[in-house]
Amino acid sequence: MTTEQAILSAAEKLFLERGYALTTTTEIARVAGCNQPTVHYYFRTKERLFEAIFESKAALFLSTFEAIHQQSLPFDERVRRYVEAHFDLLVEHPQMPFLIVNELLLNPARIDSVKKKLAPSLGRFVMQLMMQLQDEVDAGTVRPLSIVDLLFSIVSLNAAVFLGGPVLRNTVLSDEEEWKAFLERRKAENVRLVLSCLRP
Amino acid sequence: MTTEQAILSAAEKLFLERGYALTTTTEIARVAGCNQPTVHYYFRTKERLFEAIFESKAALFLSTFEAIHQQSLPFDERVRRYVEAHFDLLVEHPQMPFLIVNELLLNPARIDSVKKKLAPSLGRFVMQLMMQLQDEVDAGTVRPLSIVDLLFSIVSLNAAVFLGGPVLRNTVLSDEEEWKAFLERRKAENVRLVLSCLRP
DNA sequence: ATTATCTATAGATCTATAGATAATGC
DNA sequence: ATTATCTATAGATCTATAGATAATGC
Repeated sequence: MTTEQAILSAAEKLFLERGYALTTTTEIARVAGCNQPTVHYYFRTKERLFEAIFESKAALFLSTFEAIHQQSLPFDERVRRYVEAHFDLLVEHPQMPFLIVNELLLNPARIDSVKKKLAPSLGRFVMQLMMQLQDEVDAGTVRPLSIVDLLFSIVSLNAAVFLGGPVLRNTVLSDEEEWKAFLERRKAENVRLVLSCLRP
Repeated sequence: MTTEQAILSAAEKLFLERGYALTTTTEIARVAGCNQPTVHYYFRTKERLFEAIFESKAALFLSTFEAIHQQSLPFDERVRRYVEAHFDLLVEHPQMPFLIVNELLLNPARIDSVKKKLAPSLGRFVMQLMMQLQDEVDAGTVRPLSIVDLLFSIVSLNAAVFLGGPVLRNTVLSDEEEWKAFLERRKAENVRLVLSCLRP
């Protein structure tokens, strides 16, 4: 592993654990096994290092949704796949909701550049889903519901599992087994909730 | 307003906006209109000042739930009132979910003392609800569901509105009007979702 | 020669305290 | 006398850069 890669993975770990502001380049260097100026040699500023990591994460999420977008699927099935894919992504990257909430609330400007890059792809996904939703509403198979409300329900139900997860693991869920069981249950539950809220 | 009160309210505003670590006693002093050592004169450490604020917020939430706890209500109605009361509290204190998530993830030990103080009251509420839930499940009027899952759904659906709120206000919701309408809709929607997930 | 890594450090924070001075209550 | 507020500052950070030295590629 090159020093640059070591810095990237150290930074990813720490930014996800503690957010941008509380992560220091000194600590990144320590975890990466180099000294602090070396971090700046490769990425010049802490800000640029953060953006490099945030963008690569965003791209990963996007590519998963892209695969669903390109399939021809009935509305319910498409929604179910998005919910499950989003949930599965969060299982693999459980600290992302924390990082996103944190940065959006503390310094929205920092991720503006990423938002601009995501906009075209996300726009296409949303547009496709919105048109399919409209068809269902017109046919009377889905109750009138805005695309914003639908997407908000999906994202917030899934994200909440991972924002609240650490709390539960420290209190009511005693071990890793129970946590896994809880995840399984919540995934099914979230799909159920989202689909059931579509019924007229 | 005394200097002590000015410091408390400045600290409350800033801690809620930026969390513990990113709030400085220098800034608290500036907002309170005193100088920085005066903050330490009244509260000795930043940590104690934070605890004073966090505990008063917790007590406020608790007293609202206490009122519901003491009423004699059918299960569905009790659930509905808890959901609505929790939502209304968050409308008044929209930054609390952010603060709680932040502190629980970044420094769970800091709010341990508060957790210990809340435990007895919260325990009684949960116990009451759990027994009532069990009766309903036994009677076949509610599908088998653990109290943990039920409470998690309530808290996460409501909290998500205020964690995601700032994002929406910066993107799809163009003005204060739309935000108010969104809040109204989500409140009804969350009650609907929670109650509908109880049905067998 | 170029690229990578090191030491040293400037300049800007931050919390907390010491100790002087001002305001208040008896 | 006691309480409140001020100035000054110790000691511990942090990011970023300058500039020396080591490692690498031609």
